Amino acid sequence: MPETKIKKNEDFNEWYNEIVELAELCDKRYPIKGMNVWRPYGWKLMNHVDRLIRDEMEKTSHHEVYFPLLIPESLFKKEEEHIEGFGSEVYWITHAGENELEERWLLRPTSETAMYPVFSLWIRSHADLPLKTFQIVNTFRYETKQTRAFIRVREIHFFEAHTCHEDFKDAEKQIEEDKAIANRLFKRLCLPFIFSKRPDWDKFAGAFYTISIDVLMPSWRTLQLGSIHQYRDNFSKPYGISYETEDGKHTYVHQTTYGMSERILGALVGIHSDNKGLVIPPAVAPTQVIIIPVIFKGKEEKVLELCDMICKKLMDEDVRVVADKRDITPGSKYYDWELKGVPLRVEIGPKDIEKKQIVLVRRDTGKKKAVSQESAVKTIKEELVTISKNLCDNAKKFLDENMHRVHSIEEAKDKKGIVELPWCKSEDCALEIENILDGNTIGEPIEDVECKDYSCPLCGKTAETWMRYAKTY
RNA sequence: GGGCCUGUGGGGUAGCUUGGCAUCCUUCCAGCUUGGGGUGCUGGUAACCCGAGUUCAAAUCUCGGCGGGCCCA
Repeated sequence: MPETKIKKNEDFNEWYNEIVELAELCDKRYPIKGMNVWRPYGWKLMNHVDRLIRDEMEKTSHHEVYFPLLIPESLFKKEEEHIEGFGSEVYWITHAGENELEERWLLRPTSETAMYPVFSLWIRSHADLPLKTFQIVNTFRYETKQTRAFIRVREIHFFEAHTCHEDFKDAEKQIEEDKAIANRLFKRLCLPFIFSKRPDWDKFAGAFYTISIDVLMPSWRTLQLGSIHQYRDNFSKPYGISYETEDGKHTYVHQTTYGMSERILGALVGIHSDNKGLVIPPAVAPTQVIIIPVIFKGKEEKVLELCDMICKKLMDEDVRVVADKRDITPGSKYYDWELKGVPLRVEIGPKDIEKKQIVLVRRDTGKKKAVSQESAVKTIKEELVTISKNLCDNAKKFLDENMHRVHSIEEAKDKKGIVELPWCKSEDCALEIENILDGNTIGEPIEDVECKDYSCPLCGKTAETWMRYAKTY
C-alpha cells in the first residue's frame, strides 16, 4: 500500500504539506511566499468546488459579475473601519511604466470598495432591489505570518457575494438564505461545520456583525471556511448607495456579503484524506470512477472492450469516469489513483470476463466487491452516494466528539477541539480566557444559546450566552 | 512582533564539524520484459538558492538577501 512518509495522526501539519505536493494540487516552489501555483489536478478540484457554489448562486438568483483587480486609494479610504482593518495588508501599486502614479492603486484585498461606488450608480429606486451579485476572483493580502497551501496564502482564490436590500429586515432574510446555502453546499462537500457569531472586536472591518463558518481539522484546530456579514448601512452611507422609496423618499440600502475561499480545499484535504493520499467526495472529484483494465498478453482485447463499454455507459449517466489504459502494471495505477483520491475504482480483468462481473473498490474503506456487469452502472452510482454518506458521517463524528460544552475553566483546560463556556459578554473576560486556554474566541453559537443558569467562569456575573474557544489556523 | 532551524538532480538524502573528483534511493527518458497491489533487467538525462567576502581552492567558513519549516507572544 502507498503511504506518506509522515503519518496523519502523528504530525498533521507535516502530513498536510506532503500530501498537497504528492497529489499535485499545487506547486509551492514559486519564489514568492504565499503565492503557489495551481497545478492541473488542484485547479480542477477547485473548479468543481466553484461549480457547486455557482449552482447555489444560480438557484438563489445571484448574478455573477467581475470587477477590476485595482482600486484607487481614494475609493478604498471612504469607510474608516474598513481601511483600518485592511490597511496593513494591502499591496500598493505606485508606479506604471516610467512614471510614478498621481494616485496610488491597490490590489483588492476584498471588493467592497471597488463595487460599492458602482452599485451607487446601478441602484436608483426600490425596483432595483434587492441587488444580488457575486464574483469568483483572486484577492491579495500581504500576509506576514507563516503561509500554508490553501489555508493561509497571499493570493486568495475568493468567492464573494454582495447584496443590497431595502432595509435591515430584508438583509436579515438574505443572511437566512446564506445559511441555507452553507448547509446545502457543505453537505455536498461532506464537511460538517459550525456557525458562530464573531465577537464585536473580531468581526469583519466595517461590518455590523459577522457569522463565521468553521470546520474542525484533525489537528484539533478550527479552520474558518466562510463568513457571512451584515453591514447594515455602514458602507452604503460612505459610498452613497441610496434609492428612492415607493413614497418618494431617499434612503440608504442595507448590505450583506458572503465570502469563501480555497480554504475549502484545505479542509477537504485535511479532513477526508489519509496516509494513502487524497480522499475526495464524489460531488467534487475530478474523476469519480477510475477503470483499470487488468491486461494479460494475448487476452487484452476483450478486457479493453468491456472497459470501454462500462466507461461509455457511465459517461452517458454523467459520471466522471476515466479508463486508465497506460502501459504500466495495474498495481502502480492503483497507487496513482488512490493518491489522487478517486472515490471508486473499477477493476476489469480476464476473470471478470469469464464470470460476467466487474470488481469495485472503495477509496474510503478499501473494500472490494464483485458486481454483475448488468447492474454495474446502477451499483456504481449507489456506491458513490454511500461513499459520500460515509465521509459525512466520519467527519461529523469527529466534530461531535470534539465539541465540549463545559462550565469552568478547569474543565475546559484539558479538552481538545472546541470548548463552549458561559460568557458574560465582556471583552476583557473573553480575552483573558483566551490567554488561559491558549486558544482563540470563535464566537457565540447562533442556535441553542440558552445559558441563563450559569455564570461567567472568570468574573462570576450571570452569563448571557456561550463563547466558543479553540486553537485556530 | 520575538526566537530557533533550514536550503545539494523533479522528489528524498550523504557530504559540511576538519575547505580539494558530490553519495545513495526514487522519479523521469529509451528498449526489452511483466501485468488481479509499485515486475525485472540494461542504458541514459539531471543538482550544491542568489549575491558579496575569506582562500591557491567554497556545497562546506563569514555576512547579507530570498525561499522553506518550527516555536513563543
